[in-house]
Amino acid sequence: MNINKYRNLGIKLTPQRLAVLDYLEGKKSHPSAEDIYQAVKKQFPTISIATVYNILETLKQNELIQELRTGPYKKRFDPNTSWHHHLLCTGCNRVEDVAIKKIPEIAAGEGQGFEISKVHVEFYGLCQKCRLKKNQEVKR
Amino acid sequence: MNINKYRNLGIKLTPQRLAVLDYLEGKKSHPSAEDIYQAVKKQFPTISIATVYNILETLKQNELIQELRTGPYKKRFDPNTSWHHHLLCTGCNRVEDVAIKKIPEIAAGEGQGFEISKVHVEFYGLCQKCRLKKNQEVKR
DNA sequence: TTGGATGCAAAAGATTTGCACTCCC
DNA sequence: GGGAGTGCAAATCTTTTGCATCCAA
Repeated sequence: MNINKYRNLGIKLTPQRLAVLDYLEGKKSHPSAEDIYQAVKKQFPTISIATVYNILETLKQNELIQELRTGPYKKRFDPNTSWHHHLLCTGCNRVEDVAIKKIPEIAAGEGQGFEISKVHVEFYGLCQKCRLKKNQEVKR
Repeated sequence: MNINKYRNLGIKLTPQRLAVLDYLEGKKSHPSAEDIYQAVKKQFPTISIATVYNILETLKQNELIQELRTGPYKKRFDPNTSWHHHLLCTGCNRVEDVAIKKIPEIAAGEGQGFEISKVHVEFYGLCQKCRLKKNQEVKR
C-alpha cells in the first residue's frame, strides 16, 4: 500500500479509508459492501459496516469507484471507474467486465429530453461454469 | 378487464392475479411491488404484499412481465416483455423505455465463455424536468 | 376434492440514521 | 481546535418465509 498515491484525492485519509482503497485496488470481482467489510475487518476488527458504507459513498462521490446496481439484491462496487460494461451470469451472479464493439446510441426521436451522461450495457447469460453444470443436470 | 384474454396463460386465474395483470396492462411507469400493492389494495383491501410478490414472481416465470434491477433499491416490473432498453433519471429515478439504433456486441475475444441470452442497455442521465430544476438551483 | 394460492405475521438481508466519541488536517 | 470520520445500536425498507386457511380447476 502506498499512502502517497492517495494523497491528492481530495478526501481526508483515515486508516479505514486506506484499508478500503487498498482492498479495492485492482479488484475485478465487484465486491459487495459486506465483502469489503469482512475483508477490512481482518485489519480493523472494530470497523463497522456503517463506516464501510460511508466510505464507499465518499469514494463514489469522488469518482474513485463505481457503484453497480445489477445482479440480485445488493450494491456492488467497482474500482474501475473507466468506461466499461458487464457480463452477468444468471446462474451464479458472477459479474465480469467486458468491452463492447460500439457504444450504443438512442434511436432517432427517442431521447425524450434526457441529457445522457453515462451508458451501461449488461449482457445477461450463463458463464462457462454454470453452463457445464446445467448440461450435467440435464444429462443426469 | 377481459378475463378471456388471460385464459390461456398457463396460470391459475385468481381475482388477485387478474387485478395485478389488469393494473400492469400497458403500464409504462415501471412500478415497484409497493406501487402495485397500493393500487390493487383499492380493489382488494385484504390483499397482502406477500401475495403481490408471489404473483409478480409467477408472472415473471411465465414471461408475462419483466423484472428490472435498475435504479435505486427496489425491483421494478415491466409488462413490456419485448426487447427494449431504458433511460434512467439520476435525479428522480424515473425509468423510461427507449429504443436503440443497434444492439451492442461484445468485442472480439471478450466473451469469456459466456452464453449471452439477453442484452440490456441503460442510459443514465437527467430527464427534462430534473434538468430544469437543476438549472434553477444554480441560478438561484 | 385437492394442490396451489392467499393472508398474516414474523424473519431476514441490506442499507441508513442518530449520536456520542475520536482523530486527521 | 474544529469539523469531518468512526463505531455502535436501533431503525428502516424491501423482500422472503412459514403456516393455516381458502378456493379455482
